[in-house]
Amino acid sequence: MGGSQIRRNMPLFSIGIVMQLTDLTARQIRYYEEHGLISPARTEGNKRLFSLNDIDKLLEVKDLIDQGVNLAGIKQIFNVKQQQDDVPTDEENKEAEKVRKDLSDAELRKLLRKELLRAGRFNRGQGHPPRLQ
Amino acid sequence: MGGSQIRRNMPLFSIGIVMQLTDLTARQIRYYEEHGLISPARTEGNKRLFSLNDIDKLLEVKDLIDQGVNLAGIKQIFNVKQQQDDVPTDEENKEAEKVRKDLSDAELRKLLRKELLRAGRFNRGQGHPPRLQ
DNA sequence: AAACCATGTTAGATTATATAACATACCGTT
DNA sequence: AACGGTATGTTATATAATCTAACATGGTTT
Repeated sequence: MGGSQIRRNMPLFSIGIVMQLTDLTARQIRYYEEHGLISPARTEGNKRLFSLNDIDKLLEVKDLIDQGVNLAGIKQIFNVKQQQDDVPTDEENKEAEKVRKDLSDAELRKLLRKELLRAGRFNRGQGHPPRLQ
Repeated sequence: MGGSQIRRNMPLFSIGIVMQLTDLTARQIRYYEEHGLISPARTEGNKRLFSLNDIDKLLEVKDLIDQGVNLAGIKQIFNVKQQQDDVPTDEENKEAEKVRKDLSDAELRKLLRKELLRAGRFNRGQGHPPRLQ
C-alpha cells in the first residue's frame, strides 16, 4: 500500500463538478473555504481546483451541518482529526514523506499514473469517514 | 454510502486537467475525439468532460503513437479490444462483467446484492489492459 | 431589537474552453 | 521534384464557467 495520498491530494476537479458531487452550491463551497475548512488549489488563472480529499471534507461538512454543527464546531472537529492524522503510525511514511518533498510536476504526474494503473478495483481500507474513491 | 463513488466512466475532468494528466495538447485531444478514439461527455454549455476511461484511452493512444502506430491503426486496435471485452470470458459471468463496465447506481446495487446472496466473490480474471481507476 | 450566521442573488471582470480556418512538418507515391 | 494525406501548431472569435465583491434575507443569539 503506497502513496494513495498522491492521488487523493491531487488537484483535479473544477467547482462545477464538485457542486454536482457534493450537492453544495458554489456559494457554500467558497464560504467554507473562506472559513478555512478547505483550501483548494488554484490554477494559474485563479480557478479553484479540488482534490478528492477536499471533496471528502466537503461531504463531511455537509453531514455535520445537517446534524446541526456550526462552522466553528466543524473547524474544531477538523483540527482534532488533523492532529490524530499527524501521528505517524510506525513506518507508513517514508516514500510518502519523500514524495511530499521534492518532486517536479512531471515526476508527480508520472507517479500518479503509476498509482492509477495499479489501483485497480481495490476499495479503500476502512478509513475514518466514508470516502470517495 | 453517503453517496458518491467515482465511476470509471463518470464525466469529471476538464480538458485542462486531462492535458496535464496525459501530456497531450488540447489540439491532440480534440483531434483524437474527432476521429472517434474517445467520446467525452459535454456540459450543458458544450465543454468537454472526460472520464477516467477516457484518460486511459488517451494514454493508450499516446503510447501507441510513440510506437509508431497511426490513428487508423489505433482505431482498429480499439475495435478489437472492444470486441474482446464483449466476449464473456467463460467463467466470468456477464453480470460481473457488466459491473466492471459500469452502469447505473441502482443497477449496480441490485447486482451487488445478488452477488452477496450467492456468496460469490468477484475476481475478474486478470485481464487485458492496465486500467486507471 | 441588534447582531450574527449561513446562504442567496446580482453585477462586472477574467479565464478556460469551443469551433473553425489556415499553416506546416513529415511521410509515402507518383 | 511535386503531390496528397496525416498529425499537429497557431490564430481568431465566441461563449461558458468561474472569480470577487457587494448587498439581501431568513434564522439564531444575545
